[in-house]
Amino acid sequence: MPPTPLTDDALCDVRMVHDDAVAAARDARAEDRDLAHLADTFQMLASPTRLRIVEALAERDLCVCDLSAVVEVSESAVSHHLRQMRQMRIVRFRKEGRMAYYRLDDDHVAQLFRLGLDHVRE
Amino acid sequence: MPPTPLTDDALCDVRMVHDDAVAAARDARAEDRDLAHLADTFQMLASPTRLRIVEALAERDLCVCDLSAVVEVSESAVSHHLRQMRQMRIVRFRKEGRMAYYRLDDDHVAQLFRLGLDHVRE
DNA sequence: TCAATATCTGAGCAAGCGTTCATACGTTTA
DNA sequence: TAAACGTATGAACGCTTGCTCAGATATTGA
Repeated sequence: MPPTPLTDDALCDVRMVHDDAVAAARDARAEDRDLAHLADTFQMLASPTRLRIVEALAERDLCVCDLSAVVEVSESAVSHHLRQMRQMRIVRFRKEGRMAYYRLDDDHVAQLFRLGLDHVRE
Repeated sequence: MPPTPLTDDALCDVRMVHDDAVAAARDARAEDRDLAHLADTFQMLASPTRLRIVEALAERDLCVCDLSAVVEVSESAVSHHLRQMRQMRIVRFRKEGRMAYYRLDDDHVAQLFRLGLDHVRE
């Protein structure tokens, strides 16, 4: 069945019963671009490797080779992840000579990590 | 370059400098299975469609056909999503006759959604 | 019992993801 | 200036994901 249009007369009998519920849910919607951005943000947290990176950076700033050692993934893979995480504002970095020191972008990220961990640990 | 083993003598000079940082980060690690579970949980939130479902269920319980109307996706697709979200404890449901009413599994889920939205809105 | 209804499920496909490999870039040191 | 070093990047590979389609299951009412 194709997606049902959001017009009242296209709704089935049962949907008629819940018509006010559907209308209310529709009105409170976040912007499409915010939701897409949010999905991309959660996507950055949807990988054990990247979560290890977040976990490590929640404690202290680390350079790429330190992160590679901590999460036990190649420096290339870490660098690819860090670029994505930079683009999604999960992390930011400062250059010092040939080193790049990474940190979490803001406190929301650590909060999401801890809150998520609380959830899975029940 | 392959992943560097976590032995001190395999660390480069720079890593030697940050040796304590690497050791501290390693000690505070979450369990592998918790982190894998957490990654899967965030994966469930890494889709605009599923976020729309979460957003709608944060307001009130809804049946599958209502959800299909709210998020504007086929009932089949919604049902597939809901099964995954059930397995990852994002949502739960009750059966009433041939209807299935879904709700968020616990308050953590709504908190993650709101916190994430705060983050992307800056 | 039969048709309609609400939901669920398996197969399949296009698109996206995570990693490796090879290589390039910019900085420091010899 | 040349080599070594830390990091960044593009291509390519196998694997996963999100959707559709077709059909199954289970409940309701005529």
